[in-house]
Amino acid sequence: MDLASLREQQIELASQVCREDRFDHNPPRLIAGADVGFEQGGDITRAAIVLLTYPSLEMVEYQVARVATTMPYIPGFLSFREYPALLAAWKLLSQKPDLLFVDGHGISHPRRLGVASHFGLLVDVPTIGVAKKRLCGRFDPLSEEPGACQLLIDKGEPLASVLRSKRRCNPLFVSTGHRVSLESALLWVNRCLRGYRLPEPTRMADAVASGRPAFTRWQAIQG
DNA sequence: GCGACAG
DNA sequence: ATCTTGTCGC
Repeated sequence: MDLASLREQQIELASQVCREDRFDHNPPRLIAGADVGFEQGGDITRAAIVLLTYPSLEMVEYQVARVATTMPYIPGFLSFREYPALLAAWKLLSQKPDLLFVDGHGISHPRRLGVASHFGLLVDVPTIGVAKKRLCGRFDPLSEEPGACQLLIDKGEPLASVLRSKRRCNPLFVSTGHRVSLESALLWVNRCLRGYRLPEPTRMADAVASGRPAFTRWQAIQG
């Protein structure tokens, strides 16, 4: 599939993204985090989705799916590379979350369809994009204190909050994925912060996907 | 033409 | 993203 047609597809899908709050349960009872990684030099795409209760933020389930990689990484087209593995992990979940944090941008994308929006649309669930780097748009410098926040603006449109989630750390880019307003996206990320740069759902998904200490400790406790 | 460029 | 040692600061 050529980029020109994928581009057309993005524009069509972007028009279907909902930028307002449409939760099945507000506040959410179950919040999920999703992260994608790669194995064997990129031949295998590995997606991890974790389920945490809210507000205690305890992990109650995790699923990992491995699928053959079908596309290279091309800035602006990340979702086509990652969504097949995400969908596979999604299907393994014994229950679906009320809200999902996706690693990557939502509408803060050149055509307003980052992976968080694309995947949210596919499974029709409220999603928030949590990215570690800017893709498009501009923002004013942030002050040093945690909680500092600026709007990311692209072509006159506010698309994300640039949030300093932790002191001496680079900011996060928090955007609407699907069925969540920009204001609520920031609100929910802030409510899921527990002293680390990443909100807990994202942090745990990352830990599961990469076998990090946060996940190893959880496994030891569970038995 | 040049720089920028999620994961 | 992934690979991977040392180093700095809290």
